Amino acid sequence: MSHRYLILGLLSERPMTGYDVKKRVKESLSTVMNASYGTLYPTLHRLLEEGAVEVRQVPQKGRPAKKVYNITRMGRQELSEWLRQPPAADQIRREFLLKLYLAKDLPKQELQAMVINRRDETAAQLRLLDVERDDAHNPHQQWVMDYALLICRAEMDWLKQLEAQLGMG
Amino acid sequence: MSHRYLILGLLSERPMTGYDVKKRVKESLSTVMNASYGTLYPTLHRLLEEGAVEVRQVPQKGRPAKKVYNITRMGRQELSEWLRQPPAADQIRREFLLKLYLAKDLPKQELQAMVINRRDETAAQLRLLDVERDDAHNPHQQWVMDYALLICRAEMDWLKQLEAQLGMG
DNA sequence: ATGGGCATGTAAATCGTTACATGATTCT
DNA sequence: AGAATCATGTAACGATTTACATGCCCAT
Repeated sequence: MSHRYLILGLLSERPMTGYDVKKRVKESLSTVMNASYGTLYPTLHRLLEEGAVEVRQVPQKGRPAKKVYNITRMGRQELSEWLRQPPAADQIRREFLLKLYLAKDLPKQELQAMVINRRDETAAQLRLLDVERDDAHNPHQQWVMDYALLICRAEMDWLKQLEAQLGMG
Repeated sequence: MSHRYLILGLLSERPMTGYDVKKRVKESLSTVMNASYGTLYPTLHRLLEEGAVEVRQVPQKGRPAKKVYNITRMGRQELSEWLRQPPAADQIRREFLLKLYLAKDLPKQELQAMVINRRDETAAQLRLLDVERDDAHNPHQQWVMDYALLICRAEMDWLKQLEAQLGMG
């Protein structure tokens, strides 16, 4: 359900295409949530039907026109009401952690491999975040970036501890 | 899909009822994933049909018999194969963070209220984790507990910074 | 010419929650 | 007496992913 408000919220900053929304979420909001076209486009269509957004066809040289969506007054109203509701509890599914928890019969070697892969992925994400940190212009974006960085660093520390306990070094 | 392996994994430690699985997830695995009866029971039925688990009716005084599930050799095999696969990416939906990100037109007072609520919730969770830490007996449980604690503490620090920036003292 | 980015969509299938239904027991 | 815990389940609905389908532009 919150994809609806994600879209509304991003459109309240500036008009965008569905493609733009996707890119934005992937680049700056991957710590917060994720969104696929299969959800995004139908949700945009629905918002349009209901009058929460409006659309403008923008011609392009060589390419077919793109659909730039903009939030309406009604949309802003709905967004604002949602923002005042208490947020739903975070939903998480950490499969790596689940496997670690359940992996009591897995050979130590494979456990170590899992941890190494995770460390590499976390390191990569950390590098990404360091680059993106500069893109954050308003304090809200900054806060979310800070959060993402903190979580990533905490996980890195934890992974190092884990490696020590697994006799890797 | 990983509910299937969650169940298999917990049953590989000891036989349990569906109710036990639910409790266990809620108490020790809430940082990892969550599970509702509406998912758990049908998944158990399916695992039974497919021969990955077996069931035994255990009579009780005064209450109707309970169904204690146990993993089969086939189930162990399937679990082990899954554990060796690379884990799927973490899935997250942090609605609080999403609201914070989108709340640029929200009055400062309401923002502050959001942050205070979050801080209270995080503090409560931290207390819970401190209590539960003693229950962890094998290193795998310990690792997951450590992870949960680290993340919680990191969020607490971040919240304090946030409060400072919002002029709350 | 090959791959990546721009751009929009749909359909099927699955995944998962919520709410409902039931009922005994034990703790406060 | 009333609330919490033990215990099992289903049905309806809603949410989401995956895979497919299409096609042009630009850089290497």
